[in-house]
Amino acid sequence: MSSNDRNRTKATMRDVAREAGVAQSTVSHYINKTATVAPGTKGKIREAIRKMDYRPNMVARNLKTRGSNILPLFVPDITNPFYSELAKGVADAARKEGFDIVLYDTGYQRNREDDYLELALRQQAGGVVIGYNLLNDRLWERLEKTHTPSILIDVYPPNNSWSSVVVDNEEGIRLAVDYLYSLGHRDIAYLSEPPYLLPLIKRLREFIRILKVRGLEVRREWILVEKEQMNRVKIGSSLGKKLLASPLRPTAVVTSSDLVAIGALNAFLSSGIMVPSDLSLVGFDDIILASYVYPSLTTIRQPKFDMGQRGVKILMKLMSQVEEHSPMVEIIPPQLIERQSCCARR
Amino acid sequence: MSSNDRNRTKATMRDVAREAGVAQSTVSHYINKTATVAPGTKGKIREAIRKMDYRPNMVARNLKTRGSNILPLFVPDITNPFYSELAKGVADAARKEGFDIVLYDTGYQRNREDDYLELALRQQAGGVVIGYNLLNDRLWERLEKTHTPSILIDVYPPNNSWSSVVVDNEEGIRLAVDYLYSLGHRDIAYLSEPPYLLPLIKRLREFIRILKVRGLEVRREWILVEKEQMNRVKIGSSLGKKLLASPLRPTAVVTSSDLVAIGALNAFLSSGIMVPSDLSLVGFDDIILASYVYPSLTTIRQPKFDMGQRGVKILMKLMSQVEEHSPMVEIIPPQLIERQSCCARR
DNA sequence: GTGAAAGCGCTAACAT
DNA sequence: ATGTTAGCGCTTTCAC
Repeated sequence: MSSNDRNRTKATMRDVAREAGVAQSTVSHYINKTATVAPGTKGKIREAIRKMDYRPNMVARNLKTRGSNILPLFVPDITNPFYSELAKGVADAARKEGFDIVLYDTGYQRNREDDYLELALRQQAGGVVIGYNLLNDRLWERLEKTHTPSILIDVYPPNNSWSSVVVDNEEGIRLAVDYLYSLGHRDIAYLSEPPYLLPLIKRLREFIRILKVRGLEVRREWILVEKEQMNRVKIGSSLGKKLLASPLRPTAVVTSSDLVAIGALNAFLSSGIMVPSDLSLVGFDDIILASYVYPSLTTIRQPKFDMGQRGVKILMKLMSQVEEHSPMVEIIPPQLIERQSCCARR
Repeated sequence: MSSNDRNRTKATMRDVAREAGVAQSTVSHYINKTATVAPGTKGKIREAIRKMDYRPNMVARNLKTRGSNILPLFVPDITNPFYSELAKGVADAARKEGFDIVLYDTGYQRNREDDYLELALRQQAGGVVIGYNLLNDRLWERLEKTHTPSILIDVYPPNNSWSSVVVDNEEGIRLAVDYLYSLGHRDIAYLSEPPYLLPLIKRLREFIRILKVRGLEVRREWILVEKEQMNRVKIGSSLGKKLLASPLRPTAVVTSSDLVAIGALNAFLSSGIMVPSDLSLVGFDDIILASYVYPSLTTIRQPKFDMGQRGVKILMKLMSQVEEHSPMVEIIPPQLIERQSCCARR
């Protein structure tokens, strides 16, 4: 033991076998429960492992089994609470399946997406979790070409050969509008960050559609869509100010995300507009911040943690199938979370 | 190529060598630039790699080199903005050094800390980044016993054999108090989450000390310290209410963290106390939320992203040294970020 | 129930 | 400048 300490080399399975006086393969069988080992032998091996502070080498195991217990997770920005909550769900579920998650934070940069996918593949990842719509379309091809099972979360699949988990975005918007309608609101505005991704596009479209269905007027000056990519909170505050500047003022506002709602909230409060008494406000996502701001935000919850978990569960199925799998798409129902940013129309 | 496609086996270096008509080791040399390769040979190899869509197998490389290009990062809760920003800095710097980061989110649970360290060691991690003060003290021993170079971030080292990066917490509190003092405030309260970790203890102590130094009165009823571990925002809001209930009211409040400040802000606003006109408020950390709430929060910035980067830089040094290293402790200066939650005493 | 032996894909001496 | 060779630590037949 002291000699083992001194030369500072990690004990290998061979060392354990020698110490226990058995064959290496027997130790392997014992560890992996891949054959029955006699009780006495078990004891000797257990003791040897303890004595030598042995620890299996996953790298060697992975090489031998031509796999990897590493699961790459692609997110555009881990500091965005939406993605950190998603990451938590993914990590949690992955862990239960024996996978460690490697974080690839691309910062919404195409070249990074490219590089990181390359790294993930080199790590011999048997599958990948993609938490947003990659900007680089060519990567879909690369994933297909390399036969890498993938699960898309919060992404509408580029074609029908992909598996994904998405919230029912249209339903979410309906929940928001109908809630405001039930509070007596008839003049409802919509503030949106740049709708360059399908979820955002669907929310916007559905907002317009449902307004018509409910017999409400659709005013162009109440549907404010930012063109420029910038910080979502800034977008919200800029759009909020713009809305206040219009001659007619709505009594309620729906936003494309909580961050936009928070920005708008700032704009309203700093202009002396009280929320909810002067203006009701609904967010989308239910990030943690939504319950932290004052007044706390009524919003449409996307169950991010669950979505992460479900995604991993699906991915595990895809990875275990030897045959080419049929893709699975899971649509998750959103949920209205009532807090303090809405009240009945006066 | 089509046969390669069909049997769906990844090309290995051997395949590339065969295709290019050279020895495997030459391909290895070419890839790792570990020997000069003739231009013509280079071309053949490059072409073979392209043709076969070859990609180095990091698992095999890691086994051979008895290392790992994986760097474990321990955080207690990735959804806490402090840690997600830190993680971003760590990931960013690690990437530049060729490391992928594996996220170990322990959820402040001792047994998970234990399990995850075990996993990290099995992955053959050559070093670890620890982003908070582990609850399980025995893990320090385990890290030492296994000779695993480690960098502690936002942690005061358990003894002088550890390397760490911490912000100067005392200086931070001084910055806050002196700023308020300069605005004319003399009645200053302090709200703290449970100070079970050194950074929190130091902030609390320094607050009391500096108040005395500045000749200000230290009132017990203005120094509110939560005992119970719960959500930081809840703590802030509960402490905020308690503060308002006391007969004497301060004109300014310093908090142990931004999350506590945000909770307090909620409590104040919902009690009709205006910030900053009735009460000035200073946070600690400068998490993104600080600039998102209304009014935006004046706070003491800990440069989390930088701290992550610096930590990795130090760790790389530790890992490259063959000799036992002398630990490096880096004290980072905090910074006062002026926003809207403070104003001059009336 | 246990052991011997053959590699997984790669790096790194060492030769040529 | 390139090739030969010997493992890295493990899993997995296949014997016995």
